[in-house]
Amino acid sequence: MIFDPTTDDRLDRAFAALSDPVRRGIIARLSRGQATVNELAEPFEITKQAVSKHIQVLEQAELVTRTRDAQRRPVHLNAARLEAMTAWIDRYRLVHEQQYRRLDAVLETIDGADGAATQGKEEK
Amino acid sequence: MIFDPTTDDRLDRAFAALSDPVRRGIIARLSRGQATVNELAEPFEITKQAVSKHIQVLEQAELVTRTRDAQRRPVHLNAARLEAMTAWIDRYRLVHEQQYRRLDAVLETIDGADGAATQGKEEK
DNA sequence: ATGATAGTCAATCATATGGTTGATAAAAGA
DNA sequence: TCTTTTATCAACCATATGATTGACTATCAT
Repeated sequence: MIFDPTTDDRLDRAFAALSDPVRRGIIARLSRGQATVNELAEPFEITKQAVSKHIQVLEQAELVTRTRDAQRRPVHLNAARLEAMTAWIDRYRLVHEQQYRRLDAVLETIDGADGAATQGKEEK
Repeated sequence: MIFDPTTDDRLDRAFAALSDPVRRGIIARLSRGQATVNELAEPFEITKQAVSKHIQVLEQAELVTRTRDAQRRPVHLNAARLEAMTAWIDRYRLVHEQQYRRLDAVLETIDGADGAATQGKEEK
């Protein structure tokens, strides 16, 4: 064990939060500006209570924050957490891409050798 | 209802897949090149069967693919799906950012007004 | 004070998820 | 053939998740 940011509870929650279409819909809506629970619930066919729960999930994932406005509880997007997610993904996308370049380079070096090179399994 | 890519079953699975630290560990490992189930299971304290299930989850999310090599079933990263995830996130990050710029522009137009403008909430 | 508006809390339910153990399949090695 | 290696299948269990209904709290409007 003892990994890198791979073992990060906050990422667990962030990714889990975005695995639901309702919550992604909420995030999409909030990207255009804050909204109340009622406003967020309107496009969906589920109860307001269910949407309220979804918002709590997003809040625990720190993807959104809430303020007060009389009886309203406007919800705001926290873009910093979205950024943390892409940072994680891009990190490994980049490693993978570089790994490919490295393989390409190797194949290019061999070059003149037998054509069987393309099927090769590269060692770690 | 009837949203954009927000209602995409493949995204559901992709985000759900990355919500588990074991599966993120597997992705991290695969970014450095293909690996067998045993190799992938080695760093974790859970059974090989459990890891096998995790790989199936990643496979259904299309984040990895599998080939054959005798009794081995090497697992490979599918970076295209990672890219689809960042594409979704970045789309709304961008909208949100532009929304901010728009707000900034408005505040700048008002300008001469009270200096309270700077109190707006800055991210990260 | 009364009532409407906005939202949460609590109990409940069905299904999904992550893990286990034990049995089995498939290919390689002897 | 018999054994080892690699991996999956099957049954099972505990907990988490998404949704519902009904009751409740808090704030605003008259």
